[in-house]
Amino acid sequence: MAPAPVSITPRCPIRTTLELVGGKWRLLILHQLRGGALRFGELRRLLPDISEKILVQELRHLTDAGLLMRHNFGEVPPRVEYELTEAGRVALPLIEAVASFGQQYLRTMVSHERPGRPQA
Amino acid sequence: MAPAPVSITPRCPIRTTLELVGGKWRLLILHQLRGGALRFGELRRLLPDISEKILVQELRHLTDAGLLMRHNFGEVPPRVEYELTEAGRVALPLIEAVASFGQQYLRTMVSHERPGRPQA
DNA sequence: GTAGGTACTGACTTATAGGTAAGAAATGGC
DNA sequence: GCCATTTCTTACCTATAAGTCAGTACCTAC
Repeated sequence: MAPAPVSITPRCPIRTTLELVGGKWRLLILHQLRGGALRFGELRRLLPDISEKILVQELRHLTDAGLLMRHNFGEVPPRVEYELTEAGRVALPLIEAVASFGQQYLRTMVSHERPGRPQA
Repeated sequence: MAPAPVSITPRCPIRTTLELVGGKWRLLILHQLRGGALRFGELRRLLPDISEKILVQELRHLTDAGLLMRHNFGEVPPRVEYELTEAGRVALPLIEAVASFGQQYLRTMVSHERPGRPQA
C-alpha cells in the first residue's frame, strides 16, 4: 500500500495546523507521548474513551504526517511502539499553549459565571 | 431566550480548549479580531469561505463562551460589532502557537518530502 | 484444544459539523 | 412603490468524524 501523503492546504498556517492535529484525539495522543515511546496498548489504556479503530486511524494519520514514528518489533504477540519525531516534538509547545488556555478559562470563567449576552 | 451556557467538560484542559475553540473556523475568527472590533460584514469579507449561517453560529458560540463581546448599535440597517473580551485575548498566544507550528511544519516537512512509513 | 493477549482491519451505523438557499425586518434612496 | 443594505433565522441537505462490533493472525499457557 502506498503511504497516504496527508494532503495539506498550505495557504494558511492556522489551517495547516488544524488539518494536521485538529479533531478530538490527535492532541491528546501527542500529549501522552511527551515522555517517550508507548505501545499501542498503553495508549489505549491511557485514553480509555477512544475506540480502537479510531486510535489506529489517528496514529496512522500522525505517522503519515511525519509527527510520529512507528516501530514494529516483529514479535508475536505483536509489539508496536509509537514515538514523537523531531517534527512531532515541535507540537509540544503548542499542546502546552492549548492546555494553558483551557486552565485559564476554567479558572476565570467557570467560577464567576459570566452574564448572558444581551437580547437585542 | 435564555443564554445558551456552552457546557464544558472540565476534567481536562486540553479537552476544554477543544470544546471552546475547536473546529474549522473559531480560531480564524478570533484571529481576525486580534486588532480590534469588526462588523459582521467585515468578518464575512475577511473569511470568504465561511457561510453566513456558520459565521453567525460560531460568533454566537464564542459570545456565549465569553470570548467575544457583541455590540448591537440598534441602527437600521443593522450594525453589529464583535470584539475580543479579556478572556478572548487570552486566546491570542494560543493562536500564535498554532500558526507557528503550522509554519514550522510547512518549512521542514513539505519541502524535504519525508519517506512513507514502513509496510510492516 | 481452548482460551487469552496483541495490533489491526473491515463493514456498517450514528452523530455532528458544515453548507445552500430562501427569506424576514426596518429603513433610506430613487 | 420598489430596490438595496445588513444581520440573522429557518428548513433542508451533504460530508465527514467518530463509534460499534465482529473478525484475523500468531503465539503462549493451561
